[in-house]
Amino acid sequence: MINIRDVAESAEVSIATVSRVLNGNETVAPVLAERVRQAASVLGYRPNGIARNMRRQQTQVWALIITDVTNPFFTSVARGVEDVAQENDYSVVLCNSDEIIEKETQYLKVAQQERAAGVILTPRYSHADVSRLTASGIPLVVIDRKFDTPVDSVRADSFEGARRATQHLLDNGWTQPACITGPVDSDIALERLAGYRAAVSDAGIPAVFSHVAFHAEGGGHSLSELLESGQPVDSLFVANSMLALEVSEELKRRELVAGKDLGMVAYDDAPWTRLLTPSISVIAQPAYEIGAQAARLLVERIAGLAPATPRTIVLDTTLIQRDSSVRAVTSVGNRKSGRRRSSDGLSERAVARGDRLTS
Amino acid sequence: MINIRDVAESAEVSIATVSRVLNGNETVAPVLAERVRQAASVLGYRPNGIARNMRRQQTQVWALIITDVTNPFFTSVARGVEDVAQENDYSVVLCNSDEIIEKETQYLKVAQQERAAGVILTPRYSHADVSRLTASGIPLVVIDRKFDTPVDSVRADSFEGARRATQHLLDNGWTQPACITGPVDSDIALERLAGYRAAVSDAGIPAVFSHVAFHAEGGGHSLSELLESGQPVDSLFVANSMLALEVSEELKRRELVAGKDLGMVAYDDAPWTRLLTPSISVIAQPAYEIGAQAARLLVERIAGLAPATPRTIVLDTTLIQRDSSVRAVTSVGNRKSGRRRSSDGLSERAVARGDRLTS
DNA sequence: GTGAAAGCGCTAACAA
DNA sequence: TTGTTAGCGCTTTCAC
Repeated sequence: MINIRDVAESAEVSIATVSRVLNGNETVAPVLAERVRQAASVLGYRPNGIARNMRRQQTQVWALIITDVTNPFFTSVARGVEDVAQENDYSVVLCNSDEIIEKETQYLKVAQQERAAGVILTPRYSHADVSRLTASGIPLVVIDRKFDTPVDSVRADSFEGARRATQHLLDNGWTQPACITGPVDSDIALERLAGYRAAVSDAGIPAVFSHVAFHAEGGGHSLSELLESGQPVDSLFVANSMLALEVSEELKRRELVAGKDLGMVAYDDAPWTRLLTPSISVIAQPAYEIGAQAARLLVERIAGLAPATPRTIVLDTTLIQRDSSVRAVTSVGNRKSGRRRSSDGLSERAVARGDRLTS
Repeated sequence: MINIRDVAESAEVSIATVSRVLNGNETVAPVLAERVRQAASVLGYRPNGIARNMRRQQTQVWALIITDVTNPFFTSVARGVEDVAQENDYSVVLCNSDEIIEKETQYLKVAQQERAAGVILTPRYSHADVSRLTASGIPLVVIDRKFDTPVDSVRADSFEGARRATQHLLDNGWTQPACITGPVDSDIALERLAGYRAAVSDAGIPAVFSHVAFHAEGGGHSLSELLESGQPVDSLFVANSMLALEVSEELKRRELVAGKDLGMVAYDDAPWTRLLTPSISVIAQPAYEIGAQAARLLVERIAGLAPATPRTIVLDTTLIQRDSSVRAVTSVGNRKSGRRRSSDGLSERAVARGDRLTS
């Protein structure tokens, strides 16, 4: 590999001059600068990033640690982060922790060892240990979830989103919403459950809910249990889109029609939710914006322009009313009636589809 | 930051000994080794990865460059890569090129500058320039697509997959399949189009097709054009799942039912395809396996165990027959008949749902 | 088995 | 404006 010394020799200048030219330092005579560029080009010189990092004890790379690459929410977040990073000459590397604490720890370790310029983290637990990072002076921004350690963070209001989703079901005449949420040791799952509880409690309705492991076909089983438990559930609030996918599959298997046999609102506006028949009403988080805001906080923090006190940005969610939450028939348990097929009725409501009722 | 020298002083040994202990070199007296570990632990020493990289002129990080994080095909690939990487003590960083050649070039440059241990690339063009990488001796594995430069590569057979999808439509009594595929300068879009053409040509049927830009609502417009062109199209082969999403949206907007008003087979088994009513028949690629195999090739190549001649692995695709490709009525253009609603008929076919007709 | 010392390629402080 | 030089923290010969 060609190094800076080779270029210096070839251009008959010192390595310092080469370094200056290549780093856009203006204080070099144009003649020399041109000679350096020539030499570099002829030799096919490529600056050694590792050496630069070594010298600066810093990289131009951010680690974005998310819990699930297959979740559209996080891929949108990633795009937001990437766009802002790019504007600021940072590269983003995506790390997939799979909600597994060991993987998260491992990525945190790598980020620290490789001296990432900054880290954006979706923590599995609110008490995650980030002392390695802070001890190394690596700026951190937490996204999506609450966090015990005081650091910059950006998230949407899960409690409020869940509360509104549940209220929306009640407003549409569903009498007993149940909640399917993530595992009991997940703070965000609990927060959404709490929002649900607040809404049903206000209405004087008992809370019916079920915790489900991330992945693992959990959503389907959970729904089955709810339905077979004999509890008078007539509608569902599903706390994330991955669960909603499984729940929808189970509904289809059971030939239950959302909006008719069962009301439904899901968290996160996954691309497929509008495609189903009937389409799924959702609570949309400003995913891209969460990523972009987090990235902006990180840029400021790295530049040392941020206030000492950590900033917390809580964004609003949006209820997107589609068909799954709107009662298609007046009386419940009436699905075997001779009524015309439900999709005929869809077009009337199609006008309202996609309406965003911002909070 | 604590460095190796601090540890050496504290343990009253040389830095060489510290390095040996921390790298698992056995030739150190147990007493000293213990003293070193103690000191390191007490001081909270964290090895500086950059310095090690500098010394070794190499990292333990792979760059996985894909064209779209939001495409489930690629996230599955990523999981395959990650799992194998982890087994071999490599970290994977995901880079999102968005099918934009400049971004791809940029990530390639970063990978080279930061001396990635290896690169796995989904190239936008088959003639992408990877000379920087090869000049630096960084191993490269190309996935998903054909590539001009001879390097290790893993992909599924797009031509054959597309041919089979189209043939499947014909076998099910559809008389004029059309093809909606990616942009005309995308090799993989052309390959799938070629597979489609082969099938219709064999059947003596004219080819009707449309090229669509990645993203940008292309699928919907494209379908509209096809339908409004007056051509006698009765079925669709859609060349990837992102387009299929848009096409499905347009179908819904037009209240057209796949499998009844229009036959449809899509490329890639995206999670939502089975959820739609009717569910979408697809050509499934072994995405996880493509990632895993590519990772294995990379491991071997890095270890110097690979043969000089590049290896190319072409995996088979699988046709998953669901409802969108199977004619729900005998006569076409009959959708306004008094026939019972189509979803009632679904349960009969549900038994066959998910059957995998392996090639 | 252990330590001294030579760099890896670059940036930046300091000298000229 | 340009060059000289001292490291950044680590691994790895090479002596001992």
